[in-house]
Amino acid sequence: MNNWDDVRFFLEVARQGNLTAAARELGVNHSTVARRIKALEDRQGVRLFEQLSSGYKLTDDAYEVYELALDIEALNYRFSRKLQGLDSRLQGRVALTMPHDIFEFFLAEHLAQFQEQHPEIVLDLLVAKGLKNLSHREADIALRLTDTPPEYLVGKQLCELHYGLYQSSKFQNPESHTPIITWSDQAQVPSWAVEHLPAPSIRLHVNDLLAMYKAVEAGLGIARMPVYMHNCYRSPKVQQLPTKLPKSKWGVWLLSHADLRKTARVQALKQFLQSTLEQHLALFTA
Amino acid sequence: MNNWDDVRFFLEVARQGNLTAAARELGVNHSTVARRIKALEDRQGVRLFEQLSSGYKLTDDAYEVYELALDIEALNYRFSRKLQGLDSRLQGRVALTMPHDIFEFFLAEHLAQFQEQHPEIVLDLLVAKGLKNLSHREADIALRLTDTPPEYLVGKQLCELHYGLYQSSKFQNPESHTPIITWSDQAQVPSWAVEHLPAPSIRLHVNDLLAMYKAVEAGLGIARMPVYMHNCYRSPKVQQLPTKLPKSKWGVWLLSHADLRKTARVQALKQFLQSTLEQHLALFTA
DNA sequence: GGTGAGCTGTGCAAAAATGCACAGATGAAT
DNA sequence: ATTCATCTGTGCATTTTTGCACAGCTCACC
Repeated sequence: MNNWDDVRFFLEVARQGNLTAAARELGVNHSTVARRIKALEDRQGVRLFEQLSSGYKLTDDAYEVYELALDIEALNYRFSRKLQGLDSRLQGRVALTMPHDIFEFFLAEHLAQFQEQHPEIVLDLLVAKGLKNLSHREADIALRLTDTPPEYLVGKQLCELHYGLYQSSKFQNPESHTPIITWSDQAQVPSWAVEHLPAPSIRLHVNDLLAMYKAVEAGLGIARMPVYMHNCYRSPKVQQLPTKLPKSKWGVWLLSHADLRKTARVQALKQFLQSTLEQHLALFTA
Repeated sequence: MNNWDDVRFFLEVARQGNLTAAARELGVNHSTVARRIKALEDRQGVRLFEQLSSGYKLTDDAYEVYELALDIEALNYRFSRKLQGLDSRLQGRVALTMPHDIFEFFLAEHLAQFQEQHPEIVLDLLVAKGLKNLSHREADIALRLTDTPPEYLVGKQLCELHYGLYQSSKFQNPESHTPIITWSDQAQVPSWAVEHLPAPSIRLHVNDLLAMYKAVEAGLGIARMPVYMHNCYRSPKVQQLPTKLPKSKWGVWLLSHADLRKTARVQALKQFLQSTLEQHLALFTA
């Protein structure tokens, strides 16, 4: 095998299905990709792609080669992370991902302090809903609200998440139905509504906590939200119902990759996040 | 991760322990190796090697990175083989390994015929005692005398190996002890000698079948050898004793890698070897 | 202490890989 | 049918990588 980097090119073309997109992903010119693929095919005396009008398509035979290339990719990411794990300096780049409401209404102001403490660490923030792919190094540290952290990540629960029911201060006691707001993936009326509200009826689905809060504020209905949202935002137009909800299994989790546990800058940020949350525990559990 | 080929350089330096040897293995100039390692270290901001007077030594921390690199290497070899497996042309290079006596006294003359049939296939013969590392592609096909073929290789037993006891035609019936010749790893007098010879005593250890045969021919003692050796060589100075030895579990095995089963030139050679041995079965079992 | 073998670092020239710009090709939309 | 957008192939200039030759260094051996 002459050049292991060819696997990277092969993989990307196989994945993208055409040279141009692969070249974009690889950060090189498309002609480079074409030439490397051609060289690989020539050297091994094999045709790997069929050139359809739509682009490069894997030969049937080459499919299992592609699967192998995926494994190689995973190991190479691992390699890169392990190298990073050897870095003991408090400088460089750390990629961080978290739900945007946590950042915008709670962490943003505190992260400034971290920047002061470690001026040489460059943060790379990725606010996102889903869990970014930590094994592809889209993120080094993730702050997540979840009840089931993925196994391949090391992490710990920083605190529990308490929930409450919220409504607009101007909310009128309903006559027939109580309008409620739920998450997009909830088709049924959730149990918290059935148990605590008279004749609940879903009026609005949202896929974002801030959107839910704003909807409550605007009087669109009653919603179950983690208490931290209101504790951070404190809109006078929103009030919590006295209802006590049962404890949730969800919590705030701090996740990162095992390979990065030795990296100084990653450790520093993890510790900072942990202590910041501990100092403001009341926001999440009050 | 910028360049997966850097792993290859890192691995070789880690394995060899110095730049020059690594460069030799990689087939490049030593300064290239030095520069690539330096670039990798700089890019990742990590020190991977300590420069002792004796050469480049892995940092303690970097040791598990090295182990990971070994895994990556294995997968890359696999990748290369899989590519080769897609090659359906009866041309190119096939690396072949076998014990040298089999080649020199039996197969050499027949392989000429294969060359005529497939003039575009270049054979790359590696006569060797041990099993060459088929997963590193030192060989694509191995012909081996064994009783336990390694599991990760596909293969089949082409024929059984029958054994006989041989002595020099001029051999004198011993007075007190019968001198015998054994393999180097046999410290004890082997059972075949105890059971069939009066007062056997080891006089010579050898690690090679032809050497054993020549020793017998020269009258150095009695030896147990596969019958094919004498059947091929037919030295008038060597004769087989009438003693019948029990059947051996050993046989002639034809081994190759599963990934290469579709490769036309590998298949062609395997079939040729199989049919050649079948035609001359008597040499091995008579 | 001298000598030689083996290893590493560096400047410069040669070679190889890459980017760029443009041409041709294909298919979708008007 | 025409236009437009998208993708791939190619010649040439540029950049990057590599090899080579030489110098300096360490260690072992005499």
